[in-house]
Amino acid sequence: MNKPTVHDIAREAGVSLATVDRVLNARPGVREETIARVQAVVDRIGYVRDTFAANLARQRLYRFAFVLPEGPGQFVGTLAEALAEAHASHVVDRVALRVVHVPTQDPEAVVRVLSELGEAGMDGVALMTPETPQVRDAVARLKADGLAVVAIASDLPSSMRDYFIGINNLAAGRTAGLLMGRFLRDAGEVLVVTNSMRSRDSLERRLGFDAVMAAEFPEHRILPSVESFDDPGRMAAIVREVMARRPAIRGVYSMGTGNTALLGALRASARPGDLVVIGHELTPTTRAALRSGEMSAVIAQNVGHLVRSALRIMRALCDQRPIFEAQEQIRIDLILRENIL
Amino acid sequence: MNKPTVHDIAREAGVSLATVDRVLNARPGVREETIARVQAVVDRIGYVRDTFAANLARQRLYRFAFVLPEGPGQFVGTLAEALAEAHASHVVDRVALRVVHVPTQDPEAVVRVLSELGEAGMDGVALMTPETPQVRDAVARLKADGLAVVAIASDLPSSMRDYFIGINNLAAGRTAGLLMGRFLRDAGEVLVVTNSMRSRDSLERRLGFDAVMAAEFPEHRILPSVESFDDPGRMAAIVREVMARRPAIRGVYSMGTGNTALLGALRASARPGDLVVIGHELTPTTRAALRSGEMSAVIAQNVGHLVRSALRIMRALCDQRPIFEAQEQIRIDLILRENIL
DNA sequence: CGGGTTTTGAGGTACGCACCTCAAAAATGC
DNA sequence: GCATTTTTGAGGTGCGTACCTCAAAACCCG
Repeated sequence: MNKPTVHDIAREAGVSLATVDRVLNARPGVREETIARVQAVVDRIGYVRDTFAANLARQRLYRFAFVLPEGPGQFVGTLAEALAEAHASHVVDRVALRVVHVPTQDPEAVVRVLSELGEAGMDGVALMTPETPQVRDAVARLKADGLAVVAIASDLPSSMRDYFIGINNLAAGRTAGLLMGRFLRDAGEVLVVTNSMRSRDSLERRLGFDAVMAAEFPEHRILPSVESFDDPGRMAAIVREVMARRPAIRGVYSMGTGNTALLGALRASARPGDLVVIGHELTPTTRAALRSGEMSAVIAQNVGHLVRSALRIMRALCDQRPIFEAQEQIRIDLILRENIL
Repeated sequence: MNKPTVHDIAREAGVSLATVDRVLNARPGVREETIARVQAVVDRIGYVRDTFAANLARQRLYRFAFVLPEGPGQFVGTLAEALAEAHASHVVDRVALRVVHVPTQDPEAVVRVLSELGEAGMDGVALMTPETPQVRDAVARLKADGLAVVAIASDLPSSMRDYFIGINNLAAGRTAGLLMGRFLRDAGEVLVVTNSMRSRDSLERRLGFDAVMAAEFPEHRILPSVESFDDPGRMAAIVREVMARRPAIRGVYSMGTGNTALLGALRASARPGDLVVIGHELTPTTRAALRSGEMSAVIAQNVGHLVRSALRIMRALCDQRPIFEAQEQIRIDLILRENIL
């Protein structure tokens, strides 16, 4: 038996192709009773729309935009690369991509970009921005206009977005805690740094990290989070100062970006040889640091998967198709020197 | 400007649609000169085949078979599940799947199955079997018949298969070594067990493990590999005996399957509370052991990715399309209690 | 130059679906 | 029962490609 087509439905249900079409595409002018009959046949024979043919026929072009933070962040850079690659290699077809960089610290600018996108007739938007009231409203407007809105890497409140694509940051923080605890040899202090505690991912990571450290490795003292506010100079200065003042520091957990500045400062400090440094995201910097032994572990999310998942999910949302959750789960990748790839 | 189509190529190149078609699909009967001209236009206007339309038109049905070891192995079970799931959810369309279980210890039986598949008109075969001379010949015959042949999880010599889908087992062993070294507190002995050293994956893992342990953690003594030969009873007996005889054992590295028996034996032994147990593959058993703390880490490969990758690659091979390597890289997943998912 | 071979053109059909039109049939209101 | 509205049927076209046939044109060789 071959794959059932609309013709099979029509025959089995004793209706015409036109009626089947009306039902399948939710066009008006069909009696409830008939709709039910057709639906029953669809379910019975297991008809599934041939997306190839459907997309071909309806000349569908998906217009998606990615809104990413601007600035020199390496993670965003790898993300943009992955996007370009996925696009160029036709992993996804019939997609018109637009990548917009916004100054995330300026909510008004973000809002401006988002409304522009809404008016530009986009079908979906993937965004990686901190949550602010202004952004919240802009996103609500996009959703009201029927756009698919997904959050990548850092979650937005669930009321705002259709889907979150990224790792569970609480679990990521817990993993960091577990690794830190097992890697540390002697009791001591652990420094925690991030670029900003305002972004949801850092918050959640800290929560998970603290929970595991407190419950299982209470012999270590976890210091309050140090914030760099996206300023490498500030990061370097603070780290250098803290390292000098606190000789008991045995571990460093870097929850956000800014690892280049952090590592530079550590290198300049009289750091103990067995300092355990754990950070996030695989970038040229962290990759090199793993190789050299300056970092012990990196907790990452595969940006390629992130991007492809975002594209698949936006398409599914546009087509009102169900999302195949298992494929979209983004794993918490644990990278040590030996499995960098 | 819209997406260029074959018509655009024909017009620009001053040839007919038929000729464009011949060039694009590598059909014979076109002069070198004309081929070059058409290709030039293709490159210039950036034509890319519309896969929707192409698949629709060529009514392609890919017939793929997965040859997996039979028996109660949990890893194979999760693989089969992932296969069923990928198939059911139309992640891949136009694919007729066939899963065959073979007694891998009987090369003749494997050969029989493989020749059957060759005659059944398959387009591709993915196999997870140990390498034996008989299998080698059978695979060569399949390839001669034009089938795509890929190895999953455990590699075959490159002369035999078109592609290997799985993790780099040498790197996996190194990762295990690194983790083992960092997790162990006091110097002691490390027990290494597997179901069979005849399969290439165990061999490679042992190599990597030893290299890292010797180079970086020489204070520990790595014992020779213990083999269970796929017999849970044997595994349990040996482990119980070794554990009783060698109180200095502080770590266990399980390179293959048979973790259920291993863990059972460890439970029955007077194992030290801080025994570091590292194994492979995420199964119900290892998952539970991670949760309970009986295992410290699991090195895994995402079976979902494995399966989808195998399907994509077999399709690409059948279509003589290039393989998008970056997407097909199977990461070495490091699973601790906190990132099980 | 003729006869043969190779290369090219023109055109068609099919794939499964979306979307359209127009007329026929059925249900509904009065 | 008749007029009106709603529902249905029959049919067509197009999406971009694959694949086929047959004839015409271009090329080659001696």
